[in-house]
Amino acid sequence: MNTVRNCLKSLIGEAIRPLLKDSGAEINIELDIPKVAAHGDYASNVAMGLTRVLKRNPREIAQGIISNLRDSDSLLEKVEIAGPGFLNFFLKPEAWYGVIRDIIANPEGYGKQDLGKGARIQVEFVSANPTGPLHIGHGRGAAIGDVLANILTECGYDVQREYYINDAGNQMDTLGRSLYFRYRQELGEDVEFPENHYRGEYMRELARELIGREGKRFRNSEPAEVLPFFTDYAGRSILDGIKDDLDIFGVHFDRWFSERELHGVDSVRKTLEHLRERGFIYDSEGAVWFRSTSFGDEKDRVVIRANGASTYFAADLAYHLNKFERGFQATVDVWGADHHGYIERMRAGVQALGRGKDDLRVVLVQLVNLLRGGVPVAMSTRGGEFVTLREVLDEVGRDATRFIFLTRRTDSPLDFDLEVAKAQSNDNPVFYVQYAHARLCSIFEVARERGLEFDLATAGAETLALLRSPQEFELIKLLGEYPDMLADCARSLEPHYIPYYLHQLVSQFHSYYHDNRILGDDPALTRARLCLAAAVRNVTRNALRLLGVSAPQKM
RNA sequence: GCGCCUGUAGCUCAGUUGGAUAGAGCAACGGACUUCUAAUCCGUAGGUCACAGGUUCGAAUCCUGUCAGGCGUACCA
Repeated sequence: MNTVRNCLKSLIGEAIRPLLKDSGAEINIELDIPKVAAHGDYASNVAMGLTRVLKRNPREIAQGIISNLRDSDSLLEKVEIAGPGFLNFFLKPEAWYGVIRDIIANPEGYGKQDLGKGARIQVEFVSANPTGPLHIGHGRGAAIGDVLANILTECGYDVQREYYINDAGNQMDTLGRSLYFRYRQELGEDVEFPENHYRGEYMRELARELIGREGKRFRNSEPAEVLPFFTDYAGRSILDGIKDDLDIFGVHFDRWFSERELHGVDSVRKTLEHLRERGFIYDSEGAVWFRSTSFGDEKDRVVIRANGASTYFAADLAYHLNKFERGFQATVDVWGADHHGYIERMRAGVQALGRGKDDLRVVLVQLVNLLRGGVPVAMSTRGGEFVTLREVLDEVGRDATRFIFLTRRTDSPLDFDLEVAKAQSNDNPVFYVQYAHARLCSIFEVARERGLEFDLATAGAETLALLRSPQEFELIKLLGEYPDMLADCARSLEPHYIPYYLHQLVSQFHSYYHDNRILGDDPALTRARLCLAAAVRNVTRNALRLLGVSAPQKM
């Protein structure tokens, strides 16, 4: 995207090329926005980075870069060399007005860019086993996966969202038995509930629901005959509940991929055969092994156990092969941090299947500590004592919940205090941002009432040139950074820059609003400021949309 | 034992591949509504970036070690 930053970058790049000559070094140009205005609009340390390559002192190199600058678009006011060799760029005011024009010309499209060049990628997330309702940790993964998909789409990738349902294997049998025993208990029988089964209250509810629907007809059946039904029934009901919860949370998948689908077409066996042909499979101690050590894993992994059953990992190999066969160039897997031990073997698997190392990118989401008033809330799925995502949503609300999840780095553990999330509500960051949006809407509402509305696209250079206070430039520059910020999110697969950016943008706007009248006595100035206000509103709205957080017109 | 993540203001957290004087929000204290939304704004205070070494022009950031917390180390899922 043609941001001011990118224009300046290529300008500098052109200036450096002659200096490099035969060295052939590829230089990454970094541009900082300095904290102090005296250091210019942008600052770069390239000259210092080049000292080792060029074996000259940094200030000399900086001077060389300056004299090579061909500022054909006339962006630059002046360039200074400072300190040990920083280049400080001071831009002409006119250089910035294009930002406002871009936003006004294409409000929803501002921020969209072609970083991904249309590459088909998949974001797989949540993928919680259908053995119980989603809890808050799943919620964090859901928010992150969903927003990453939004960001990647915005940055030019062709993204598909997928939920992998682990609906095969013995945990499902355990689930079916759990329901079966609850069913008999709910019918008044005195049967003992087995160890290590799903004893949550939701299983009792499910049993009562089943009785309401099917009556007592399974009571005297042979367990072996009816268990498949119970398993299926429980799995489906719970999955339906998960879908409902995600729907309320604003998370929607393009595809729900069932593990059974893999087994149905014998994919696991075929995948293992494929790997065996490539020499990555061997037999030992009665089991079948995958040679993951060939790719740096610490030990080889069993794919088929001595008892003949395939492991979860074997299914995952087949699943990832399936993803690539469907044409995805890469997959982003969002996992809970408790699965981190799994990354190496999965990476090994992907490479053994003939794919590049980076065709699988794993985003590890650290666990959530749920607190209530500073006191940890115990969480255990099998024990059944936990707060569900649904309950959190009912109590805290979707916007605040999402915003809190998204305001932390993914690999940083998160304390989620229900009381804080609620009680804070008035100075909760999410409301701070939403309030700014509502306030902006209100300005335009009043402008309409006073007949001050006009077609923003008609605002010419002489109008925008009225925006020249330091506060106004600060805002415009920040608006100009929006696409670069999004690109950073996409590259690092970290959504949290967006909430921080939003807070900063909106904070500057609130301050500006306080000090200046948008709708003032001077019609020309009013028009100019309405352009700025519109730009701020659009960017705020776009960013909130990516976060899946609402942008209210009124508060 | 080994591996991964984390340790930054009283609390919750940012700090994008090493950059100039370490940031924000809560909480605390003091101010600002006759105006387009005060769910806002302005100011004050708050730091041994866990600790100790090292690398260099320059380290919260990179390397080594120590300490503390979390997670993982299955022919479980």
